[in-house]
Amino acid sequence: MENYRLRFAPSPTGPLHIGGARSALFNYFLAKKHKGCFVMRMEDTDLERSNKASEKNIKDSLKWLGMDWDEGIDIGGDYGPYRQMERLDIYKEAIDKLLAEGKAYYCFCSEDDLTSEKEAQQQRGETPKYSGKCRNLTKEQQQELLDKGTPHVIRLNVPKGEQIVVHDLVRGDVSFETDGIGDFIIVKSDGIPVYNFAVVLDDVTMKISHIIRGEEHLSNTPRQIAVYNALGYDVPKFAHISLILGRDDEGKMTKMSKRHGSTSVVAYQQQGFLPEAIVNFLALLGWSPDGEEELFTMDELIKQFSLEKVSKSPAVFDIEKLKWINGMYIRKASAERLLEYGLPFLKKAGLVKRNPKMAEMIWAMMSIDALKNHITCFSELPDIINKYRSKVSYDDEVAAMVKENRETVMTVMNAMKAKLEEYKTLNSDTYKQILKEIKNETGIGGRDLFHTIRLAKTGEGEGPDLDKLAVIMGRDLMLERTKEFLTFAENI
RNA sequence: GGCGCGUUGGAGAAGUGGCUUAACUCACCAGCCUUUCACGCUGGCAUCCAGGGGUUCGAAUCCCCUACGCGUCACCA
Repeated sequence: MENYRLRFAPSPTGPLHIGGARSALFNYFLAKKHKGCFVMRMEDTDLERSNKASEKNIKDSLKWLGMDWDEGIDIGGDYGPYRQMERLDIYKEAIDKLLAEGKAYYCFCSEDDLTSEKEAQQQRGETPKYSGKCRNLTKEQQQELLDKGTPHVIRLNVPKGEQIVVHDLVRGDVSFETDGIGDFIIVKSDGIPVYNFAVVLDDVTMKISHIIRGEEHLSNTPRQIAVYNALGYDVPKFAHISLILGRDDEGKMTKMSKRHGSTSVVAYQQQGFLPEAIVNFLALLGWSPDGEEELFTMDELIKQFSLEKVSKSPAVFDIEKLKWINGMYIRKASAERLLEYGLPFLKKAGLVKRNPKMAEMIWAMMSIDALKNHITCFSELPDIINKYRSKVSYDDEVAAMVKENRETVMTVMNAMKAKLEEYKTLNSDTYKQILKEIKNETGIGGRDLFHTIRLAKTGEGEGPDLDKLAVIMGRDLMLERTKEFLTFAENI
């Protein structure tokens, strides 16, 4: 029985990206499905761009989405430490070994030389790669340059004229020529190993069994395999999942980036998306379930997920679908949760005070509940409420209704006005009572009654239940709207 | 430019040689349900799988070419 150990290894150079979250999710699914281990590690060898704030953001987002790691930063584990900068001695040992065996060598070429070399190669239409100039330096020459303190890097001596085949779980066998790779750098001039080298050591020492990551890493994989080979380690199983594409301003599909608006998990969090909706949506990006159901809890996803059902073609980030999924989860959410997620938006919009009184809280709770069937994310709440509480401008549809059905409309609305003047306070039940009374007294019911009232009060044919609308608007506003409508109708 | 990957409807996407008269989901349309709206339910929505050639009794599925899209070629990860 194979021991499943998977990992998510972001670099802390920015907030958790949607694509990163999906990679993490797929790794998490597979680990949990096989009762394995989900490791969380940080690749922070880029000193310039790495920062603690990003690390925190990534951790917070992972937790918010419900991906708790079994092993890794903060909580430790048997194969730590879990930040690359804390693992330098592990890399050093491996590098010394490679150097001693002649599988790696010092390179003293200056950056300028390298750049001009690269440009020349590109002009000739060749794949730019290192010429191997320093490969044949003698021990003495090397030592001399080292003693003089010449800046240098360390390169891997990649076998020439060979083929490296990546056995990819989603794309099948993909082969690369080592000649297209060249002797790449494994240690930078500041003495810190480069990603392609460190990642291998980490995955080996942490006993990672499967590596699920974005397709952009596919062309890196042969380099990493060259490192595994040089070190004499077994290669883990790879699975490269397709990129997430977005539509840019011109409608073209490109890799999701800043050009497509929000790309970080927090951005969606702030817009009022539910974590389970994002998890569900992300799972559907490049993976498809068996049946016709598309709404899944985390547990169901873990049970259903399999790499066989992961698609090779790029996945498109469809915000409309995300909204639909989110709307479905909002409808299912409990009143407490709705309030928890919705209230901040109402406060921000000034619809509810910072420290609301009980009555305000109740109003907020009922309003959110009334609108839960009509929103796709919580940020829509204030606009809708404001719309119902501001003056209505009646359009042609309303005018047409009045013309066609003048008598009924006037009867209903006059009765409504009378009732509202009679009832000084209003709640859901009293409003239902009013509707019933109007129906009994006028003999008008059904669509003639409900649709007329809705159109008169909101100018729209669609919206929440009328008794709930009454709570959102309140009695005074409803009376005002009713009078305004009557004036409007009389002038038609 | 080299290397690598992809291309199924308005959109996402299933399908890996015959069960496909191309699932399912979103959107859209029609009907039912609901005293209204929404939810839910039922039905409609690709004569066709980027284009061309080939293999085969049979291809969206295999092979070749072309086009287009994307990724990658860093002392970034």
